[in-house]
Amino acid sequence: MKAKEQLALYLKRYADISTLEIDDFYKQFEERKFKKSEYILEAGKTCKHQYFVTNGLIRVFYIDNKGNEKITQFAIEHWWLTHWSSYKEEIPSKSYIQALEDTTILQISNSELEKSFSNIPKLERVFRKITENWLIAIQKHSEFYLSLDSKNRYQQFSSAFPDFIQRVPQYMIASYLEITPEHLSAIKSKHVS
Amino acid sequence: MKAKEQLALYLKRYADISTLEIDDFYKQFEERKFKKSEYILEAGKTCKHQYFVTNGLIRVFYIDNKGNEKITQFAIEHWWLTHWSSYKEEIPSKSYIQALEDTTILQISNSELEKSFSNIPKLERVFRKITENWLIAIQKHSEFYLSLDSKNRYQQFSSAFPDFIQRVPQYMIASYLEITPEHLSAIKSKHVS
DNA sequence: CGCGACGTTGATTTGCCTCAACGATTGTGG
DNA sequence: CCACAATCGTTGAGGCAAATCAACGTCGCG
Repeated sequence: MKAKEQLALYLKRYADISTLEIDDFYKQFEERKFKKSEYILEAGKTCKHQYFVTNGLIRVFYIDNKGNEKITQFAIEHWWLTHWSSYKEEIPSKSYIQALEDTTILQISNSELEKSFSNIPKLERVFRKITENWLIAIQKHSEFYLSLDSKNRYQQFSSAFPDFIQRVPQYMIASYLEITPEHLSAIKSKHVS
Repeated sequence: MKAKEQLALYLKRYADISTLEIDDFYKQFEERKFKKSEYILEAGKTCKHQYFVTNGLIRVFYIDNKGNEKITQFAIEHWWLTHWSSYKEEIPSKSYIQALEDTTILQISNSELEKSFSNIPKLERVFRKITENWLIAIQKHSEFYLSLDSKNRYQQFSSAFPDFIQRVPQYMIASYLEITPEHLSAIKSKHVS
């Protein structure tokens, strides 16, 4: 499937948008391709875009004060992604965004996006709803973290996102779940259930 | 200050809205007053509104599987509040929303709010931005939790929100910071710094 | 005044981390 | 195509931060 069709399909979940409007909007995006391990954004730089993943797998992580990588997000095909505080407040990001597989994204800058909102008012509503859903997802995710111990975090995560278990190395899953790789290994060996 | 003026002041931070538009929008809200300890929302019920706090102090919490209250949010005057997943997906909330002081709120339902978006298109943008800022706040908050140990969480929280330290009992602060009340007490006694 | 809500203190326990060593697998250059 | 290094996962010993449990002091309110 072509990138434009993927984007169209995604946006049409939120509102009835004509092919003409999609064409118009799509022109504001830039397609970029990254090889496995390449950085889409490096810490210290400002995140100037929102990204729509058309192909591949991405992680977002920062380096904590002990020097360990902490993964805060993954994203795959048809996921929307940005580093919100860096993007909106135009401040340097403390996080890295990195392709974990060969990856293709569509990116759009804040100013282009705001322009599109003015040109195609319908989009204002679409992105309000996207943002609302994003918020729901993050709030659920926080509750998930707070309420479970490490073993249950792993069990819930692996049944909710079997794709990631397949495609992401175990130590990165561990980092995302706030567990050391050693301890995750121990969790899996006990009670294979 | 009257409730309408407070709301107007809040909304005008996001866009230039006329007094006429504010009047129109304000009619869609309902004012409700709660005594200390009363529930604005109980677990098991669906959260049908977004709330704007004009006076008082509120907490959001749920009961975990060990029977302990876990506080996930506080809100005071001029904060916007809802339980997103319950509100948008119209499913029962697992959380309680409770007034910790005598509290006054303005509430608006999802359908009234969506109607207002159609009547006053400018509001669509205002609420997109409010939602974006909400998202930024939550993402920052998650990073805050992940990167600090209990002592630093307390120190950062108490310097960032001295109001809450004054107005909220210590065991609730502890709950919000994911610390037991006993341990928070120990943190404070050592190294008064 | 008496009771319940709140905070404190100390002893014990525990979930998870740290550190170190060691297989298994992958991939890369000679 | 093999040899070797790097990457990744596993295992175990020891340690630590924070939870649990229990007891007690204090304050404010009905």
